[in-house]
Amino acid sequence: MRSPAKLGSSAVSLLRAATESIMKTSVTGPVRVRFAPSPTGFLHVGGARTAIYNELLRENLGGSFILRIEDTDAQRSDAAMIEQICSGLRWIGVQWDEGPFLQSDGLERHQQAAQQLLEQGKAFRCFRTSEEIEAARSQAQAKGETLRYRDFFAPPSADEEAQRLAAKEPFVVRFRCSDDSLHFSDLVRGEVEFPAGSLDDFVILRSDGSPTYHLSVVCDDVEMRVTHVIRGDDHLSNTPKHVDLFRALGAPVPVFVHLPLILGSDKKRLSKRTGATSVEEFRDQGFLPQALYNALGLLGWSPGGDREIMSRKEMVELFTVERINSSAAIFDRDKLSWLNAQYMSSLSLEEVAKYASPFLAPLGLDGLEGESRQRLMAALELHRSRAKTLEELGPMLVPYFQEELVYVVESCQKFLSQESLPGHLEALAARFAALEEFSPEALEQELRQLSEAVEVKAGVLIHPTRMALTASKKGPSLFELVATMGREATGRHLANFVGFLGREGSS
RNA sequence: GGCGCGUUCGUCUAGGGGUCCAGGACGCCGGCCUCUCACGCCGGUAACACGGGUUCGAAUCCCGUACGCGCUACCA
Repeated sequence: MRSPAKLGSSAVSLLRAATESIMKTSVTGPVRVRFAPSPTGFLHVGGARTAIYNELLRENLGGSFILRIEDTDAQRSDAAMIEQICSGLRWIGVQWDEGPFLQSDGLERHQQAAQQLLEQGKAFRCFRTSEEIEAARSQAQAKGETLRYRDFFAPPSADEEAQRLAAKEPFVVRFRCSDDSLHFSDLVRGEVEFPAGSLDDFVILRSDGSPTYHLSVVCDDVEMRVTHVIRGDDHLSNTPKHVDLFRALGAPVPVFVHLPLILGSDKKRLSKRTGATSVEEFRDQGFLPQALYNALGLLGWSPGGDREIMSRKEMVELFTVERINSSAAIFDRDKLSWLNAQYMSSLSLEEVAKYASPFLAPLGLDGLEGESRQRLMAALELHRSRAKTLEELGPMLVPYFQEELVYVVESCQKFLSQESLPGHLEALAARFAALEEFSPEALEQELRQLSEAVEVKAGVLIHPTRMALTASKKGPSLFELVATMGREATGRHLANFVGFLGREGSS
């Protein structure tokens, strides 16, 4: 057992026996969890995964999932950015119960908390400038020492404080941190302990009176009665500060779940340099939300079996925080592509069509009705297993509706060198046109009969016909293709292609 | 520098002292299917970071080292 902490080995095996058949967790609900992104203008995939684990825990144990926007830095936030995060979450399928709340709305409450700490002597006013502290710090560092504020600067005396206050000197409020060792339980890391003296008196109120992040998160987590703090690994080192604050505020300390970071292919923190970083980008590149959810959910968490394709519902059933990995993971786009292809093939046709629609619109394939609509759906069915993304799917459907295709001479060399081919294709077109039933079976029979009559292999007719209809060497089974294309377009494309062969062949 | 966290195939992972000369998936390579492509199916490639312990036995437990990442702000 990775956590909680170290148990005796007999206790471990007992626990294992109990959890073997059914995935159990030591965590009991109902829980109150929260996802607290900063409004950066997009939903980062790392954030999306954090949100997913938040929701999995809530779904699994019951309780509430609170969405809170960490907009302490006023510059960074506006309504559009907040909406962006919400729509990103909605798209990927994460549902929250409360919010979105804005952290900035708690400003007064945060300031009150600082005031309370001040009155209780758990915080003090610091009149030193950051330059002054910085200078002392670099001086100490030059001597190879680490400077802690609290070892170098004494808080001002009551007299001095009153004097400076009267003189309206600017000050920050610093939290008087504990000098004991601080430990907390983290469901991913186990018991984490920070030795005595590893904290310093940190700022909780800036000189302009605004609360810093540390104060705000703790106040809000207290206010919202958060039981489990699920967040990125990068906050692990900040956690002792938070624990100290929770205690000072007289509030229960929540359980922590620190998620390992998602890395780019360069093993660095996922950034723009290595490709897409936001869920919106993946959406725009033609990935299905189900696939992204699946990929993200299984990045850093595994139910233990061989499962690779799992729906949100299945994850909810099997999810336990204890099985979240503790090491950082590189996001693998190839695997996402594979997953996406799996979902494109297995989802209902209607659903794929729904998600494909934004990619079809620019190609003029939207708003089709009646027979055209039916043709589009049939074509979609024929091509869905051939595309890895919705973006790739669009161009494959165009030939079914385009008036005239553009053939590339280089790809048609083989056909151009066959003198008798145009005649054969005309014969084939005539046979197709005369067909009563435009079905794959009938079409195939017709083509094979012709190939026998003119004494060529079926492939000699099949390949140029595919080229004629799609301007491509690749594609679905020819007879399915022709049947879906329909009598009219088939005849038109075939005639055009014969014309093309005539023009290019003679020149 | 200090403190914290991490390290199993290229990538995601299974693994919890013997059943592991390490299993699955993606990728890659080869084959089958076949009118092409894709899907699917079959096969192959490839890893316990290093060094010490503990133990009859270590991927698994302990200690170091290396490397990576995070924090060390009046950013979040």
